[in-house]
Amino acid sequence: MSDFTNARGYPIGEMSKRTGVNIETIRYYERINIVPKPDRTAGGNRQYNEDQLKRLSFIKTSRELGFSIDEIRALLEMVDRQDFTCGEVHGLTIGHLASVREKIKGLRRLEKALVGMAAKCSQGDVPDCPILETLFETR
Amino acid sequence: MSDFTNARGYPIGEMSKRTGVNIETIRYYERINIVPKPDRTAGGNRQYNEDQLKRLSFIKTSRELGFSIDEIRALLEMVDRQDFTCGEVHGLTIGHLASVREKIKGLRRLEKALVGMAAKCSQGDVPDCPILETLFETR
DNA sequence: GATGCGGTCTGTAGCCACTACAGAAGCAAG
DNA sequence: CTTGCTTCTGTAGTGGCTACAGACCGCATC
Repeated sequence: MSDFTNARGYPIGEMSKRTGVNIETIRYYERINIVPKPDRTAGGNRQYNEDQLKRLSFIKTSRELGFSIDEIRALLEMVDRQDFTCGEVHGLTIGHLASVREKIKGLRRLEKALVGMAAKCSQGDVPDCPILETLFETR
Repeated sequence: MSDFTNARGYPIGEMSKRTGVNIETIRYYERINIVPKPDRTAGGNRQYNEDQLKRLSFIKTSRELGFSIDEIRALLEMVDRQDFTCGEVHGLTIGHLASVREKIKGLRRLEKALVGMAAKCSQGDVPDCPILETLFETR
């Protein structure tokens, strides 16, 4: 078992462990250019550094917050070009927040409809089901 | 402009209008076998009847309620084979309801995190952003 | 230096539930 | 018969991964 405390770089598996991002996903991120191509060993294996670890963690956190890849790309481009205002970032965040709230609203409506439907049901053993009837209703 | 009140069947466009399901999607549903193959005109165009309209509406409603295609397939198979109990259908519905509630929970957590992040931000014009700092934090 | 074993490589295909074409053919009205 | 909309098939693309196959790397051990 080796540690990488004074190594030149982490291999991809170590990156994966540290960030919680799947190996295949890391390579995917490289392919779609939101993570820069890392150095390689003589034999061709990827070697990562702290900066790349930070960037990948950023992406992971952002994805968990539901930002799309394109939104993340926009954020990262602002960071990379150093030309962003906090207002811009705030705007992107608020926009995303709005879409999250929309999703919640939609799911709540859905929840209500499902609860209403299920409530009608006696759960009996007879093949005569108010849920199916509801679903079969013509609008 | 024609009406189909006493016609042999609706063409696909009419089905689409009546159910709100995209034409391409109707053909897709046929391909994956959740909608039966309709009759054809001499020239090869699809012709639908009332039963098929009902079935498609069922699918549409169920999709809007967030059921997956596989869940819908299960529901329809029960209906087709006439061998279901209301309890089974109820179970499927409750299971789906649980997953909807899980999604809502997740989105709420997400909403909270975004609100917290956005609140830290002064929205100033300076390129110094607490949101990005939060995203860049290592865990 | 041979061996073994796990990690990593590339490239491609699959997932879900559609959606978007291209290019040909059907169909109804005038 | 022409015009113009609708429909046809087949294929490829979307987002965001995930899952292979089959070969190669790298490190420890003998």
